[in-house]
Amino acid sequence: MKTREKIISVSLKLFSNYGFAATSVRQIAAAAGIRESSIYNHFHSKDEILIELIKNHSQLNPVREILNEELLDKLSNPVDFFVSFSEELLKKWSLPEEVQFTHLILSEHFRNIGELKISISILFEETRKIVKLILTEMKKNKLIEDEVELLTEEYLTPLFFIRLEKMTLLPIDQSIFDLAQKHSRFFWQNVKRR
Amino acid sequence: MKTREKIISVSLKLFSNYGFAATSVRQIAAAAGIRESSIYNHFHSKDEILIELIKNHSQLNPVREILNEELLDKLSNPVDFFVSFSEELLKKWSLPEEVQFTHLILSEHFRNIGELKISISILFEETRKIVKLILTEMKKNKLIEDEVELLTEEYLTPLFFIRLEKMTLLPIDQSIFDLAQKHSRFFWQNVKRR
DNA sequence: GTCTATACCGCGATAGAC
DNA sequence: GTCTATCGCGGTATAGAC
Repeated sequence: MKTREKIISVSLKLFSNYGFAATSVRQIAAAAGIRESSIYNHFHSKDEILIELIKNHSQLNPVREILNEELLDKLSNPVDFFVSFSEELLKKWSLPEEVQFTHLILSEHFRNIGELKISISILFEETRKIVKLILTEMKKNKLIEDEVELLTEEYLTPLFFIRLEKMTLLPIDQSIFDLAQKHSRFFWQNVKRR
Repeated sequence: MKTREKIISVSLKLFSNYGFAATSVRQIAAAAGIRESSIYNHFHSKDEILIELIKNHSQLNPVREILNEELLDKLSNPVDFFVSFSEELLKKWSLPEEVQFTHLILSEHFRNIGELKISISILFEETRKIVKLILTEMKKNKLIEDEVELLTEEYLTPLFFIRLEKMTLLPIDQSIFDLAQKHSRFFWQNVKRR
């Protein structure tokens, strides 16, 4: 791993554990196996490490990747689709780097670092767009009849809340996946055209 | 206001703005209108200010106070009740000190300060208990039939998420109350015994 | 691009007079 | 219970050799 990537990687871990302000450049350097001053060959400041870290993360591993063919095939059976989609979301969110990233964004939410405004919405924007797309399609096909905006929130917010409240503490338990499944079934039961 | 209360009050504001670690005892002293060293006549350390602040807040202004008679009278018409209850919750959460407290808990969530473990759940435990009580009663009276645990989460998590995502930035907009009302109607529409 | 050495500052906390 | 004065540490960041 290149030094720059190494710095970003250990910084994510440290920021997530201790918070951005409470993490020192010295700690980062030690964890990256270099001297403090060498950090400044890669970043102009501690702030810049955070900014680059967040920019990087938002581009790598996009949520849409979990929408593979296998999952899209299930769209003909919506309850199956929502159950599986929820599970894939939770699986993605349970990856260590995702847990760390969630932790970091929460702890710095609505703080302004240079030009960057950190907000919880960073964690969920893309997922919202995807679900809105899917529900819009379902509405066109008369599978559902309520407002797409409302349904998107009704489906996603319980999952989002699981991410924020229950998935920021490892290890992640099977019961969390059970919760998500129950919610998904309840959701479809209520919104399908009767 | 006594000095001790003043310190707690300005600390909440500062911690919520800059984060606990990034707020200095000097800033607190300046905002409280005293010298740094005088802080230590009231608290043994900066950590202790945070601990006392959180302990205090959890005891003052309990959620159950919003369950006044007027609201309880509406229980005979559940959709009215849930709409009003949601509105009262949001009103409470929109008070400046509540917004600041939310901000603080989020930014320090799952950090351990001395013996105190900070968690998002602090923000929601009491509300969950109250709603569970109400739904249990409704189930006894055959107004609903689904599992109380599931319904509690289905009703509350969208509201909780509004608090975390939308109410940590002032000013708070009428559209947020509209969202909550839509959700409350949708919820009751789906859970009432058919 | 890494190192050693160091500048300079603000931090939390304490001592002791009033 | 407030103040002035001060301590010692650890913080970010830079200079300049290799």
